Amino acid sequence: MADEDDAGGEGSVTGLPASLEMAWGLRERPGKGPRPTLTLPRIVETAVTLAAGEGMDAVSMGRVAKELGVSTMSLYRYVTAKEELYILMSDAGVGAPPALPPEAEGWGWRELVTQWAYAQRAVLMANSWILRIPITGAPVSPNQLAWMERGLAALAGTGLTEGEKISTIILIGGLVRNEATMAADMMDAIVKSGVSPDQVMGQYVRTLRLMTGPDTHPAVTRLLESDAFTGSDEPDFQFGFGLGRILDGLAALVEGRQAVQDGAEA
Amino acid sequence: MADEDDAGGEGSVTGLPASLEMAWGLRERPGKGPRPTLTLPRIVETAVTLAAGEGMDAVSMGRVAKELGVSTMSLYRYVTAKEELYILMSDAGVGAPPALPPEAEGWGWRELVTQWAYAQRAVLMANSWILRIPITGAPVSPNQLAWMERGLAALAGTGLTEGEKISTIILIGGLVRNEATMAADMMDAIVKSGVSPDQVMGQYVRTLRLMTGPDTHPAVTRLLESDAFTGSDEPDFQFGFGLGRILDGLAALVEGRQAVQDGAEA
DNA sequence: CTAGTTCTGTGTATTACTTACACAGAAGAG
DNA sequence: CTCTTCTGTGTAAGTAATACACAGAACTAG
Repeated sequence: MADEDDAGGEGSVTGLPASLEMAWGLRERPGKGPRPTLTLPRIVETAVTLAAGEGMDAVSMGRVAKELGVSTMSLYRYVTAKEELYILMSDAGVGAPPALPPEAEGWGWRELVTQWAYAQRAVLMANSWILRIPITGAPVSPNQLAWMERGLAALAGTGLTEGEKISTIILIGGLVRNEATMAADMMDAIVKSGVSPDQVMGQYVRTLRLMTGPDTHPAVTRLLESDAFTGSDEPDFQFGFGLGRILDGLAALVEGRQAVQDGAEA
Repeated sequence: MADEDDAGGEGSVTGLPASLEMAWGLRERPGKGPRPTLTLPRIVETAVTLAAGEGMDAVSMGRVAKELGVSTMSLYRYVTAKEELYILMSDAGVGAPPALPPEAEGWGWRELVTQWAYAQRAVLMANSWILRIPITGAPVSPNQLAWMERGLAALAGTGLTEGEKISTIILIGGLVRNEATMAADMMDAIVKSGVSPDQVMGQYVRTLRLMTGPDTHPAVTRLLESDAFTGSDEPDFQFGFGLGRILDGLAALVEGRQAVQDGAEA
């Protein structure tokens, strides 16, 4: 009586949309009808190029189709909805995680996780259009899962439970995305207004000063009086600080358990 | 030569849109023209009710206007763009931070920050439509700033620099939002598919199993073989774990400096 | 009191976007 | 050779944001 949550269409075993099964390399092209003019990768690549060049706002089904020289509706032979295209674009945009450097052989979990976080951040900041695609659900695409694999692998030596590991990955992944999004928002504001980063921050501080005061907002006032908003390396500081705290907290947990275990063994 | 980033319209000193200056209580109603039929609070309240009842997708300018019994365009007399309405809705949705309980008098920073984070989370989960409004820029509305004030105040006793404090607030605020969003996404999936939370998780695990394996995804495989995805208190665990790690990391920093200072004084 | 100013609500129209649907024709299967 | 299946496409429906100009309301200066 359950109404058949058949999101995967006909030949689906995974429950995923056909386009995603395609991305995973499952599902052959049926030899029947006319040769397709397009391929899913070509559509995605076109959409990605458009997003990189003109921003996510430029990515509409009609525009992508025009770029490919086909009609809008033809895209719906490859993708059942625009959101599906978004997922494929995200996956292509993040790409596969880069190979670890040779010296990573001797790294501990902290170095591995740090590298993972910075690598992810670099990708998102180099392709900031990805950040304009809202996250809809749990990761199911190949590259997203490859990054997840890498993150979990980095935590292998920690002795954390699996639940703690995935929580950590989500925690740090969220940090990376949040901070990259803030940086991208700021970049947008700079481009849109045509002024320097310092001027954007200055305007914000000036605005806040007008609305806050020592009586109503003592802590904010202290913040505004400090030099916290001067210096354009602020996004980097914020990210490094956040990651540092998380890793410190993780280290405390890991080392604490290590000590307990060592004590029990002795 | 700077092209007058005059986002605030005529009488603006703050640089904010008129509707936001209204929300701050600046700017009087000009006594000239006909009496307005609407008020900004009434518009926002209507939009919020709509969002709470039917979700953010139901909130369009046309629909809000219909709900109020006016024409679509009349709303543009109060708000210059839909995004402005969104900001006001968010502000109304989060509301003012609740009063601290009396026993908070004796609390340390950790309790204060914990309370702050959980309170914010509760508000977001009770009004999850807020999570569907993308964040566009730095907070400028009254309640958003009140929450920020509270967060910064909670860190007053830590000895952190102002830059570290705001980084911490952003870090934890991001965690709260991320985790609440994931919980809301899951809730949506449950409602949409009509099955139980466990079944949704089960379907996800089953899907991943089909696409991963010990050779390509050893760490993910270990995760899937564990019981990390069973048990529906998982969102709560994840949030608590993340917050715990961050606070532990913060404590290490704070106490480390305390120790250094004590040493210097001795 | 009157004229002028300013502001309100509204109708109309433009532009853009997603997607349902049905049809013509291509390519392989039997 | 016929049938099935699949492709690209045109058309059209439905929704949405918002620019623009107009009619009329309420206040203000004289």
